[in-house]
Amino acid sequence: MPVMRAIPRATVARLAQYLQGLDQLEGRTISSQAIAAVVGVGAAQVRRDLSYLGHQGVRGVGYDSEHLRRAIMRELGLIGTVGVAIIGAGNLGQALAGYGGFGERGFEVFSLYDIDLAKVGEYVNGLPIRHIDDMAADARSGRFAIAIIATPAEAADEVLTQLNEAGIRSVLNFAPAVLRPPTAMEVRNVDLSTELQILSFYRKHGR
Amino acid sequence: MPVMRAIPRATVARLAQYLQGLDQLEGRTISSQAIAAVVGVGAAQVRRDLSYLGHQGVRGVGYDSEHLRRAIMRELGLIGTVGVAIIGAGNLGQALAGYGGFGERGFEVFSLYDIDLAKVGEYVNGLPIRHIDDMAADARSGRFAIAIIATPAEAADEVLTQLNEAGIRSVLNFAPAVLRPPTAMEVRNVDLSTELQILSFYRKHGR
DNA sequence: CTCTGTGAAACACTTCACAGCG
DNA sequence: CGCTGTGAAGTGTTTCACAGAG
Repeated sequence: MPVMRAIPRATVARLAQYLQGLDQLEGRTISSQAIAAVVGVGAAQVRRDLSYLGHQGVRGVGYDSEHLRRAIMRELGLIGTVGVAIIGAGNLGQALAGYGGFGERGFEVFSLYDIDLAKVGEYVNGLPIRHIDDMAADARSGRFAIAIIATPAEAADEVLTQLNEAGIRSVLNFAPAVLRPPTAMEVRNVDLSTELQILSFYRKHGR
Repeated sequence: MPVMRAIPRATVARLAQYLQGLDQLEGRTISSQAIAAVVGVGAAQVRRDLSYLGHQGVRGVGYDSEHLRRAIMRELGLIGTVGVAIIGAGNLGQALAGYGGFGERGFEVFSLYDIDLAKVGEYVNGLPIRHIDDMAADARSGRFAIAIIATPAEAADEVLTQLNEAGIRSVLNFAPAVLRPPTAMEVRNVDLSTELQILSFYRKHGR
């Protein structure tokens, strides 16, 4: 029995996919084969990944889908509801606020924040736009644990600093800026231009 | 002279970052050190990545920033303007259409496409919304080379098939669906729930 | 006999450390 | 002397292939 604790980063990313893939699968028990087919990875990969959660399967049979779903959710820290804030109520922030998939997946958007007083007080998709100066207090009182930065690039750095000081450690950044987060923070970047440039490369060179 | 041709996938992703990072750096010559500092990776990593482009630097001095920028852009296939289409003119599609960073980075959104006749004919940020049935013809006549899927999850699969048949090989998918693209296609997924779930894991476990 | 769980091998990527060029 | 380019070592991830449980 090895000591292997830390789950590889690559595995964490796939666990979230498996969770999504389980929704598309029928039946009480599921094989690594079936999961692999639906998310497009190898079956051995699936088994290896799931083995980090402990022995979840039954040899000769497969995995119990409900049991497995719960095991993955537990590992991803998806117990109860996780509060999310959207910083920046521009085009993108408002579009993200309109995204319906949060609730189903255990996330709840608490509020949007903006610096523009003309927007503050309005509602988007039932969610209030609050002033950016209220953000830190809301974070500290536990209203949200994850922040999504949807501001212009120039503001992203300042927002990141404020979030850090307010104790938020998990950030999804949509602003096209290269951030240098403090080591305590986990920042994931979604940069449209970067993605398109990567696609451009593979268009030119093939796989 | 080694045969090493294929650029690692991880390197391709960073080249796009370096390009972005160069904008934040002053001066005619730049060291691997400086680039590393601004994008947050190791200097050795930067030098290794750039070495895939051939000998671009000068020993004892560094890299010529303009020369380097061009070398990276060439490698990423960013010569001239690359046409982009946005499929789905809902919240997200319209928000993406409003994103200003395309032009600066050599991309040009040609049009949005939607199935809703009420939207067809309108303009978003100066861009026309065309009917989804026009998409294939526009693709085939070379109006765009990359597509962004911003439809509901249910429609994503069908859209992907149509794009493939129209000869589009590069797709950025924002729909929360697990797609199984044909091998000829390169699909990059941006899934909000998946990202939040990954952040949730690291919030619970630390790095 | 089927399908999991996992050593071991293969592969991919990163980091070290230094030779060598300007 | 300073900084690049790169063998070689180290680390992380994937795949193979099979023992073993049900």
